[in-house]
Amino acid sequence: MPFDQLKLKNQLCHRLYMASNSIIRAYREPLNALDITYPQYIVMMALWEQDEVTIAELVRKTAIDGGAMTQILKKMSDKWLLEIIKDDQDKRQRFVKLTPKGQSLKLKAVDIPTQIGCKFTSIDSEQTQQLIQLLDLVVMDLSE
Amino acid sequence: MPFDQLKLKNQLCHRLYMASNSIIRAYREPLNALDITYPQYIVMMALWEQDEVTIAELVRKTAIDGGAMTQILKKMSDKWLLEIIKDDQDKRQRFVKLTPKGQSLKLKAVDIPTQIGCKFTSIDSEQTQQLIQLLDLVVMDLSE
DNA sequence: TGCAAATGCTTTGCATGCAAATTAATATGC
DNA sequence: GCATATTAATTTGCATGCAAAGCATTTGCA
Repeated sequence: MPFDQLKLKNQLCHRLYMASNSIIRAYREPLNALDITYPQYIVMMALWEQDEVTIAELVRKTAIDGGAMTQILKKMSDKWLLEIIKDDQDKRQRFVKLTPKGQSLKLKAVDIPTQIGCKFTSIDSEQTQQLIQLLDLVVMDLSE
Repeated sequence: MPFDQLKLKNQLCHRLYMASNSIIRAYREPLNALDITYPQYIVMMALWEQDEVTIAELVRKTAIDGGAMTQILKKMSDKWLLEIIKDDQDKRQRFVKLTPKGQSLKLKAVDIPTQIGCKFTSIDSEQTQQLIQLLDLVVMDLSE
């Protein structure tokens, strides 16, 4: 039955679509309290781990589109979460550096993972790790 | 280490974000050949399975946002893939019905799942089923 | 040395995803 | 019966995701 493959319930892509939208929606409330959006949160997490990186490096780490990144960083800069600093060595690239406000936001964010984690009552941490591993394989297979 | 939970590599949400974006991007090329976008493809799959459903039912099955659905259906109607039909019984609701063009597009789409499936060399069909089951649990836990 | 190719980033145009407000019509409770 | 609540869709405003085009710089190489 080749047409069975077109059924919605057999589509990995539709599951990913729903799961991704669901979890981003779940982050909305906690992130509203920090006055940042989900992609902005991704950028913050990347910078909390390593500050003063180039925009290209940030794009690589977060997998956020470069065009969108420009807009996102501008909004975050407007909110005084970070600064965009020109490089004198290579005038093409710029560095992103957290402000004190941006750094301290980490303290308000530290509870978010637990908060989201509480919503997962059907899967344990082992299954979560398994899920992450499988998703990594999906991303890897599709990244060429 | 509570801050470890804020590391990007530990985030299920970021994996889902990347995986979902990756797979939607992978569909772009095949779908360009059909002149439809990814959400429009989701709508088509739902209608190929069951035609002449209400917009509310389509929203429920596809998990596409209602506001977006209005726009998406309008574009698809403009392309003569479907018709939006008013209901005389309940004048609030409308039915969506495929045109012959919309129905026959299924023949062009039937190869897409295989085409996408070929890209997955790291996970077998059993792992894919497992992935789908785990994603279903995620969606379920977050849908309240 | 000179110039085309590559790199880093921004801009633009289009299609969502989502919350909130709005409109029209039907269902409910008193 | 009637006001009120609920439901089905649409509209609006904002923030991406993405492809493609554009710009400034830097590299690479003949």
